[in-house]
Amino acid sequence: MQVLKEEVRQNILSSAKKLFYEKGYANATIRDIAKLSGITVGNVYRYFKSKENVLEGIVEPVHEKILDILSFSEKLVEEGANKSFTDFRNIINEFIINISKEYRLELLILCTRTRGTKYETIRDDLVSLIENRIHQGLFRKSVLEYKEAGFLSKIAAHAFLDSLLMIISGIDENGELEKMIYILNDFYFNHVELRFEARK
Amino acid sequence: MQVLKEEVRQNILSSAKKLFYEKGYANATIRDIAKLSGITVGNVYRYFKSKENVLEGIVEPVHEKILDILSFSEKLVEEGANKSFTDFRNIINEFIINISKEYRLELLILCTRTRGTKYETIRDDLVSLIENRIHQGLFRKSVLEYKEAGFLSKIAAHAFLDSLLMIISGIDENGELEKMIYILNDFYFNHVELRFEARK
Amino acid sequence: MQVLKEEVRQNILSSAKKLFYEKGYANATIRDIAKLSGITVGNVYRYFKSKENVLEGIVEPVHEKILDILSFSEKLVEEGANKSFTDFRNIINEFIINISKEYRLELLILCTRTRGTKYETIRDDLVSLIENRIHQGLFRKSVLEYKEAGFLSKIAAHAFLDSLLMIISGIDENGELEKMIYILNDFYFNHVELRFEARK
Amino acid sequence: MQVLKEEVRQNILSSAKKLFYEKGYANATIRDIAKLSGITVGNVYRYFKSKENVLEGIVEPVHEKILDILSFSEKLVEEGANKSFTDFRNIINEFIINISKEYRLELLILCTRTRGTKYETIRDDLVSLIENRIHQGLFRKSVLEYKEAGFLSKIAAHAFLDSLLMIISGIDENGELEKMIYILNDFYFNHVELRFEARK
DNA sequence: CATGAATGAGTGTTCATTCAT
DNA sequence: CATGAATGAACACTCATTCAT
Repeated sequence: MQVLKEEVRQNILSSAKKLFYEKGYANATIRDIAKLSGITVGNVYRYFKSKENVLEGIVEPVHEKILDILSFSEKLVEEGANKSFTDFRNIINEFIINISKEYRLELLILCTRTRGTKYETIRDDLVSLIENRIHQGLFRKSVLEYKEAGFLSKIAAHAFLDSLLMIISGIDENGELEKMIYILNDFYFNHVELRFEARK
Repeated sequence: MQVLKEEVRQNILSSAKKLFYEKGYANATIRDIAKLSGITVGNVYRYFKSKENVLEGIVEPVHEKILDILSFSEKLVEEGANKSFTDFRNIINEFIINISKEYRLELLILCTRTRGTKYETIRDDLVSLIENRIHQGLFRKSVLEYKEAGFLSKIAAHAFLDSLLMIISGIDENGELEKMIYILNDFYFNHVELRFEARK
Repeated sequence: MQVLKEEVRQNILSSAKKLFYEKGYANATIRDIAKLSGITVGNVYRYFKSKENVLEGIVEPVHEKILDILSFSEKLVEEGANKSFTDFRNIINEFIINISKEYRLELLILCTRTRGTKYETIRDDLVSLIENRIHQGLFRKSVLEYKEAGFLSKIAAHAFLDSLLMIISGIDENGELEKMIYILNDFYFNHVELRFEARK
Repeated sequence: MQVLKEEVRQNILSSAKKLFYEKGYANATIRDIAKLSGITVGNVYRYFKSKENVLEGIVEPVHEKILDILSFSEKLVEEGANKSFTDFRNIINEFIINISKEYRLELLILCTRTRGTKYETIRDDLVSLIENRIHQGLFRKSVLEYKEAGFLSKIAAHAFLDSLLMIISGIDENGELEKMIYILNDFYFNHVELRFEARK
């Protein structure tokens, strides 16, 4: 009943994905993972050199995609490409939709279940990206003072990202997912200036 | 060097507050807390009978305030008090502002760092409260279909609560805090119907 | 040097049996047991999920036999089976002889070394059983007053059980054991009325 | 609210006596003792240099009495004083009655609650004393073989001592106590030879 | 390749004992 | 004399990791 190497590897990753998502990285044990995979503890270590390495096997692909977004976005900024906020919205929505089609659970684990690992900063990096664009494209035009606009940018970026992750978590049908993401965009970003009119 | 009792107790609470906030309840050890407090492990147990009891010492006061909000809100609903969404906004904002004047870190720990403890449901209870009011008072009037409105209510409630917590986390001057909370309210709840106009 | 699983398990049980017997359950530590077994603390927990579970591994079989005696005896009483005291003596002696052939130390640990565990009542249950039979079958016929007869029943039952346990502890040859148990019975229960004659 | 030294000392001893008797030496903590005495932990150590020293304060007087019995008895044997078994019974009964009048709880603690301390052998010493006299004065005359007689002597001595302790534990009125001890003597030692008649 | 027994450092917790006040 | 805060070694138990087979 020999199993092919790659099959076992995928088996481990699949079990770990389930457990990391349900219990979080810290609370899922190697024993849990081995048991769910139907193999022994020692054998897990033939495929992955540590527990953190199992996590890497799960989130690294989506992690790289996110790093791509981040550096692509930074490049645009450096080039002074004066994309509008709407363009940015479209780009990031498309990215998120594409990523979550391929790596739903992986993205959620990376962004919400990796406290205590080297990945725990990536969520903040994403927040920063969104924050900058919101600040420049959205709140500067509003009646908000500079300081308040900056802070609200950070908060809204954080909230928007969390909301996106909740949607990805709650919906796995692609059409529905896409629709809900656009509703979310409308909720967060339409008529922003108008909302603060009364403050004048 | 002997130190007065209350001083040590506050010292432990202060260290634990810092560590629970930074690492979460589960990942902060009694040894960490003792070390940061400059005392020994055994001595922590002279002041608190268990690790969970240290947590209680930190969050219990704010926990009770939150339970008050929840039962007060439930009572209003039972009485059929037809308060408008704006009224609800005002009530909850006032509560939050008052609570966070006294307990900043405590509230943040209670709502975001207590996974695995008896407090882990409190955040969801608060989200539920907000979610119901948003759903009834806000999204039903919009062009959103019932299903989407319900889901968005949950997401927005979650995001709004997190945003509040971020503000409390980032601002400790009371005037600033209050101002920012009202800006946040404008951002989340003004002209909601208008945002979805284009979907008609 | 790797050892076979069952060998280690038996090794742990054997070490624990020795230590529980010598020091009592509470005073024997898992570290003691591990050390005497030539393994590490953690490895003990591969075989037993708790210290109490090690105790169970030792005494559970004999515990069940004793529960059998107790319920069998209760059934006889309920059925009103008017067995004579001699019949009872024979039944209980046979039970004890059979049990101690298989489980010597286990019985001794169960009855004398389990203070603070869930087994701590079993000895008193056995004493009660013997006490009732002694009282009804033996001392009521004597010249003793009711109160003294009752108290002596309790004392004699306690002493008889301890004496049995001492015999089991001191003899491991089956023929010898059986012979000694019958001598013990003669010592405790023959001519009981006669012993109190002078009190008339 | 200063208390005289000796008063405090007696207070501690009294509390410890209660607790050692109820929970056993190992399970009673210095904190328990201090609390029940209405003083602080540190102050206990002004009167007794260790927990074991508190125990000594309680049981040492009765311990010495018992050592007296033991050496007195040994002297009689060395002198070849051919006291009869009945004489021995009388002597030991008198001793026990006198001791338990003065030191009821102390005797019980010494003989039944000192596992793990330096006193844990004293009970066996007493058993040995009784055992020798029983063997020489009682069972040698019986139809029992030498080996069985010797073993039964040990068992009966053990049982007799335990029974005595149970009586002391259960009765605190002196007349009642004395009466019950004599009943116990009758039960254990009257017509011993007759009990084994049937074995001929 | 795979096994699973074994390790050892770490967890929360208790308690006899010490010592600055 | 008395206090009670502080210590530190010990406890039962867990788990990522290693390694002989």
